[in-house]
Amino acid sequence: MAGLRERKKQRTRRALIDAALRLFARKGYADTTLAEIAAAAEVSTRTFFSYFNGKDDLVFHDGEERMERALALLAGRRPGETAGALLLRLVEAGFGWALEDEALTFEEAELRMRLIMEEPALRARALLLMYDSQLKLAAALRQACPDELDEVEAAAAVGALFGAVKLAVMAHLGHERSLKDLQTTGRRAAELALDGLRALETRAAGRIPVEPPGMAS
Amino acid sequence: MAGLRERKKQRTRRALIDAALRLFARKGYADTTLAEIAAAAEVSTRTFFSYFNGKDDLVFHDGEERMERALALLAGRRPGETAGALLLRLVEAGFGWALEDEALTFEEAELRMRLIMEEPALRARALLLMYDSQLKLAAALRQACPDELDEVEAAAAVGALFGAVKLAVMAHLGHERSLKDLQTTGRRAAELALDGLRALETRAAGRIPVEPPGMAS
DNA sequence: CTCTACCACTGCAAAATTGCAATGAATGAA
DNA sequence: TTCATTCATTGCAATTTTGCAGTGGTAGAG
Repeated sequence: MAGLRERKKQRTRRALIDAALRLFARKGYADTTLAEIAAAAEVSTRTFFSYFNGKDDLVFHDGEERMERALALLAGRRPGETAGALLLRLVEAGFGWALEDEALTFEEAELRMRLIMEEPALRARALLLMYDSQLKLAAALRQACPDELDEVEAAAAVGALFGAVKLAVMAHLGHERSLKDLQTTGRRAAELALDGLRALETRAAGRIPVEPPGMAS
Repeated sequence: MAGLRERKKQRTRRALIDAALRLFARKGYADTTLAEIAAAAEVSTRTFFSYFNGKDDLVFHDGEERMERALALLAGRRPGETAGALLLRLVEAGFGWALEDEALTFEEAELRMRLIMEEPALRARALLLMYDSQLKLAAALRQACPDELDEVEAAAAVGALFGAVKLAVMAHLGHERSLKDLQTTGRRAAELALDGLRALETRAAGRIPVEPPGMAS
């Protein structure tokens, strides 16, 4: 069932991605022109846009798979599992997937991070993708827990959880850390969102005399 | 101290904004070309880019003021005020500013909403602006409460709070609601983030028999 | 007033993006 | 095999964006 057309398309798609990532790594994102990428993949620049929405999409070519896995996880809610527990399970699974994938394509993950940090256009694209993802996740969560959540609560829950992880991780990307540290940061942020911001008071009260966990400088 | 140069610049800036918003309202965002906007403001298209970073910036021309007010509020933390209380005060103040401004420029606020909904490019820009704002707010929060929060917690707190409000509000913008309803939605989302996602369980438990608050359909 | 440094404005060129329309290869039915 | 349909590919033109360099007016010192 793998028609010639389909195979050729996939080959061209991969050629575009590979050529682009190689060029990005060597010359940087801004200094790589679409003409170069298209030439390296043996297609016209116009054709490029029937494969990707723009130069930035090349960097996020693997977005769909993760989303599907996440939606599947939410749909597979265990009986009696609360929304909070379900979301926590999603976050943990997400960290697992990150290590998984990035073990296979570690260089690519690192390249992506570097590019996102230095190119505002890529940052904007990443944020838009995350936003769309969160809308879908919120809808899925609502589907999974119709009795426990209304639409506002589902959206707020997803937004709070991912907003916390996103900002905490991004804020620390500027500090050059290992993936392990990043994971710890993300987990702490998720915990904070689950416990609620009001819990900060009590949490801080018991900590003042001792070490601020995870500080570097 | 208002040199002729400066006055002329401000006049041109306003001319660009006014012309653009008028054209956007009449012909839509995508169908309005930069050439038209520049012509209406009596400058070259090249000059436009010394006033704004792009067509999308015209829609968000008033972003700085709000940010400054927010940062000032955080800097003016009251003695003994917890981080949670401070953030809550920020959210409430934000809603107040929204009504304030949007009373003066109500049509503009509505236009902006409409444009953001229909143009992905504007959505991306809005998200990037919010992201940058949140980074600044997190830094300011950390400055305001050095004893209560470390960097990760500050970022996570800001991310959770604004992430919740953002996603809840945006999710409901598709449903054509009044500003009043939107405010209620935002407030509920903020409350949820403050209480924490785990609190959803108890919250839901006490609600199942009665009305789901704020539902429409 | 004059001179000089600065700065807003502009055109030009390259690159990114997108709609339109034509072409030709791949596919499936007869 | 043959024919009609589908669709990937392409060129072209318009638009958005950005760096470079030249022009002319503005501001401040003398």
